[in-house]
Amino acid sequence: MLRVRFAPSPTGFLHIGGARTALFNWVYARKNKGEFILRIEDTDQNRSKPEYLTEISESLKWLKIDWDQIYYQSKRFDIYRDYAQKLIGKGSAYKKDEAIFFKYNFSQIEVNDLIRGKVTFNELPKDEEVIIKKDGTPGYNFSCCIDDALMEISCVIRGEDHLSNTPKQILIYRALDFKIPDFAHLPLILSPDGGRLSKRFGATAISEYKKQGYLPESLANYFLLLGWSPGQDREILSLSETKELFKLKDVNKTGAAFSLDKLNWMNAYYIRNKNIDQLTKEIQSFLVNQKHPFANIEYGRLKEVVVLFQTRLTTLSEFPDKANFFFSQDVEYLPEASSVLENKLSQEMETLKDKLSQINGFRKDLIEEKFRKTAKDLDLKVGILVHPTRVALTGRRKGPGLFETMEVLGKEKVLQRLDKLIKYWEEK
RNA sequence: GUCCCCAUCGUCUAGUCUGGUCUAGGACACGGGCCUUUCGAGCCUGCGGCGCCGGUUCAAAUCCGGCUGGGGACGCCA
Repeated sequence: MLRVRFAPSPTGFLHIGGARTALFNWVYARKNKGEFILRIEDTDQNRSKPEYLTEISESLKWLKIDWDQIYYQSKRFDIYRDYAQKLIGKGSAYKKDEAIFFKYNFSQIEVNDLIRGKVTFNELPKDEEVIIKKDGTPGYNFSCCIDDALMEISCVIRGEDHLSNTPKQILIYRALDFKIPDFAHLPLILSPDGGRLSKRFGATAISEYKKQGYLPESLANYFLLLGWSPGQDREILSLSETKELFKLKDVNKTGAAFSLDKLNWMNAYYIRNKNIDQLTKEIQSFLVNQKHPFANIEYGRLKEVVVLFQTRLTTLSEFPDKANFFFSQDVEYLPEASSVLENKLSQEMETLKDKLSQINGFRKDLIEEKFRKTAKDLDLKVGILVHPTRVALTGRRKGPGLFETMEVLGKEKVLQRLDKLIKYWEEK
């Protein structure tokens, strides 16, 4: 059976590189009806922290990545020591200064990589390596081999940064007569400028993207596209579509620069194509997670407002800032509105207020009809009246359609806010 | 320094294996236009690329070599 694994170390948050590696492994397993194993590489007792472990598994779940089995290396130290002893018995390893060293018996090694083809190593940077440290814990290359072999991992899919570890690991497999798995080394993610991933940028936790209002499906979709393409100019792919289309051979060899522009576009795309109820729930739980005061807005009310902003959001976090005037008692005129405020139209606004107050059933079509008629009677182009009205109601010069905004705001607030602008002009 | 990987628009990529159908296709970003009460969305449209040199061939983005450039690895971290 096909088995793959994702092996994070709980010494930090799950960041974009790790998430993408997990995603590729998971998709490959699901596509081929195989098993996806989560292996926690918590051998460093000092740096491993339970809160990181929690964060990593929460982030994976958020991205809809599930696992069939989970292992902890910290519970397997005896196993590693046993195999190290075996190597000593075979003369491939020896003990020195309380630690156990493996002797690399090197000759040219070929790695048959499923993504990059045959890779030949002519030299190793060292001829021995610590496999059991003096504190009794295993070294990375060793525990990795033992576990991949014992867990019967059939294909090791990991970042290209591990490519140069591969010949060393092959030597360990050979020394123990283990079956050597297939290898597939993913291209690395590069900084937006095309250079190396900076600690600042690359270290951004997945949970941070969630906090910023990115959708898990757009993040997953974007990550998969960083180094993989199904062809046919397909870009928007659900996890289940990806599960069908994915082939390891279609993975690129070239490092891919992370583009926030494209991620933003994709997130906005997912937002505006989401079913309105799903989007409203998504925003509601986002507000709850953020402990935002708008979190307890009644669902139906929230939905009315979300409808107006669905095509205007890049991330969920923009919603409370852009829509706050719907939920607040009063409006605040933003600096961007100042130029509109300079043109006093007190008389006209008074008339408009009066006309709007006569509407029974404050619906957008009735509002629009009355509004246009009023403008005509006043001998004004509609736009002349629209702009100050929008400022009066929203405090801004940009936003959703004015008539829909009025309907959702409600007659009472509309009249009250028009009145406020008239008074504001009078005082000036 | 040693070893390894990679190289198509600014970015992500299709095409490269099986050379001609590629005056290189799509997406993001950017420019112009349409729509329109603003913004956004949508629609139309433009800009822009096979890193360089040489070889093989009737023919090269596609095959070969070199160069240059970028990335990675060389911890009792993982």
